[in-house]
Amino acid sequence: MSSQRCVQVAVDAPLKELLTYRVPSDLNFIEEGMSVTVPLGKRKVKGVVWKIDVTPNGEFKLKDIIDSSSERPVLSKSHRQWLEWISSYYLHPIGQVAALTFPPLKQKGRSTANAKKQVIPNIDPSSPPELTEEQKSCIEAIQSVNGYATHLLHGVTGSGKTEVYLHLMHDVLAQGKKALVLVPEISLTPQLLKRFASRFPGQVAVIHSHLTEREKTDQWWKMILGEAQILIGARSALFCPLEPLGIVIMDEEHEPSFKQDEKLRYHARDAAIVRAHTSHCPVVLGSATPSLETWRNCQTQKYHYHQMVHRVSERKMPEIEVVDMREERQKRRDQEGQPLPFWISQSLYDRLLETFQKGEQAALFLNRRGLAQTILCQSCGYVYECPNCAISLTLHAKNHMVCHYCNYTDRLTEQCPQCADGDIHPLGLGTELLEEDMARLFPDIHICRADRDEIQNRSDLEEMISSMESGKTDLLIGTQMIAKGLDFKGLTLVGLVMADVGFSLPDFRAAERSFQLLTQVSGRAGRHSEMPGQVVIQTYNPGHASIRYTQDNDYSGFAHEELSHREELRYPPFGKVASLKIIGLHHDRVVQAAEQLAQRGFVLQSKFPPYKDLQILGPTQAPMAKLRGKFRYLILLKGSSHKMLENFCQQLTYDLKWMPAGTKLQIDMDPMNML
DNA sequence: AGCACGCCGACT
DNA sequence: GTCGGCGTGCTC
Repeated sequence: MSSQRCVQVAVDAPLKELLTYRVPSDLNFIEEGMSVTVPLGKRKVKGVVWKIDVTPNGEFKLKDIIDSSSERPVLSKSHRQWLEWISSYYLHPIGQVAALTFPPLKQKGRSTANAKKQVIPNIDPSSPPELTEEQKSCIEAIQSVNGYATHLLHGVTGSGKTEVYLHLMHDVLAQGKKALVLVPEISLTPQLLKRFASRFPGQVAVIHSHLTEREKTDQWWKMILGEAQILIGARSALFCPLEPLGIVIMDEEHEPSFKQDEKLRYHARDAAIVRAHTSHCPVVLGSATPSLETWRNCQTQKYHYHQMVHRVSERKMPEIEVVDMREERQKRRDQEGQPLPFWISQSLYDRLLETFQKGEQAALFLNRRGLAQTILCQSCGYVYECPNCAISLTLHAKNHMVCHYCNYTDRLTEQCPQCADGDIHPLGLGTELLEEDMARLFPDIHICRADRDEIQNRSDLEEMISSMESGKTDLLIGTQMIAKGLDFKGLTLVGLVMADVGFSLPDFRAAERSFQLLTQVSGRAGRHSEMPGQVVIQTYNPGHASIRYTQDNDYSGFAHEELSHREELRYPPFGKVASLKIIGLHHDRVVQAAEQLAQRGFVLQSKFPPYKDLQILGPTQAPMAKLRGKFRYLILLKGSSHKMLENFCQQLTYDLKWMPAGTKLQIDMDPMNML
């Protein structure tokens, strides 16, 4: 018996290391990057050959590879390098990272071509419009760099960033290469697809989470087989092994939704940059409000910076009025018999009235759903809380209480369950309340509410969009959902009902998020009219940086001020952060696990000099101390470099057998969401 | 992730 | 007595 060839395989299972298998003699060709089926325990799993011709260490009795999955394309060296980077950077098993490269189903047999529902809209080809000078010079500057480079395209809302992307892609396709366009899931609307499909007819594929598995698989193959050259998608499209890749474009680069918050906790922006690097191609990040990480990387010349300060066709930036709701409340106390609801200022009301009289459209933005945030008994102070989460229940539709984190629901009782008195009062406001009040104030207008309760799927969203486009809807009331991407001709007034929501979240990015949201929402107004759009920002904190700089349309002023705070505390982009979350059903075991973990961290730090300037903060209760019935504790690591945090976490979590039963550890590198 | 093994409650 | 709940541990 001659000794057989052995290879290491990245198996689709949560294993920290590669597994070694023997190559059976009937498998006459094997190479790195090839997909195989291997036995694992009692079952068969898929995997990717990572390293060929290895010498086994004799510790295991090796099994044979079952067969090679010839229908799966071989992964190139550069794609594997990129997968390895993700696996080590985010501390996620390599086999599970590699598995994301492939579509959920098998390639379809040629025969069953069906045209019942088009994923890509059929549309007449269109030709490019005349470019502005700004657009031309940005395109030229981006194209003047060969090979890998990261570019930031910083353009105010309505400056025509998409047109720049389209031109860059055109030239990439002309070179016989492929293009990858990443957008936030929420802005992947039919409008956007139409725009790309009309410029590049028959060359566009799309991947996002609302497609069926079959549709995703078909779109994936369309790209692999070269039937399409442009892939548009949400963050997961990044894993499609396009070759040769000529450009990566990421629109709305600052969007927090590019960070995945479960399983593999990766940031699609950072992964896209590394992907471009390993593929030797440019990556273009677009935003009106860049993330401070990206902004900082431009200041230090790591990224190339390109700015567009004018809206196309000389459309004016909106006029922004800030209303101090504290003064407003004071005024109301003085004048008796105020007919307006407490949440709306006289000024916003007047402007709404004016807008509707002119037959134009308005939008009200409030980042809260429901009728009221808390339900309080005024006799005893009892607050209705979710039994699974440390959070108060939100009131919906008169007597329906919902937990916004786990969807627990309950009926509001007539009497307080604690003191049996009936003095129960809803506090706060949400989109549902706005809708009720507005319907009363303006009985003749058509109102459309856009939040997670009203818009549950793609067709709801499309219905909302078409009712705005046709002019049927006069007033749009919505949450986050209406903040981005939407672009309506008749929309001239935007009201931000309570801009303060989010200011005081326990997260070092709270101010940045607020500024981005306020600026993005404001940018919805007057994108198509000759007259500048009107924006009314209502707030109890008119002095807050996010409000001041939004009003002055001063991104760099905001960035400068916020960066100085970050630098002081060594938060990103000046330092790196990792969060270690300990989760479990039993409170005392979770606390014990968290304390022991921190203790082990301190020991590790004292033993290895490179960890000297690492900070181990906590453990503390997570901001959501209990979620879906599980207790959560948090340890925050702050360090000067990513590599140091990565090494530290790797050592710290190499052995977790000591963890108390029923407790789990979650690691999040560069967390975007501290909750 | 699956799949087996193992240890307690509640049913014939 | 046994069926089956899911907590725990392992996979080349």
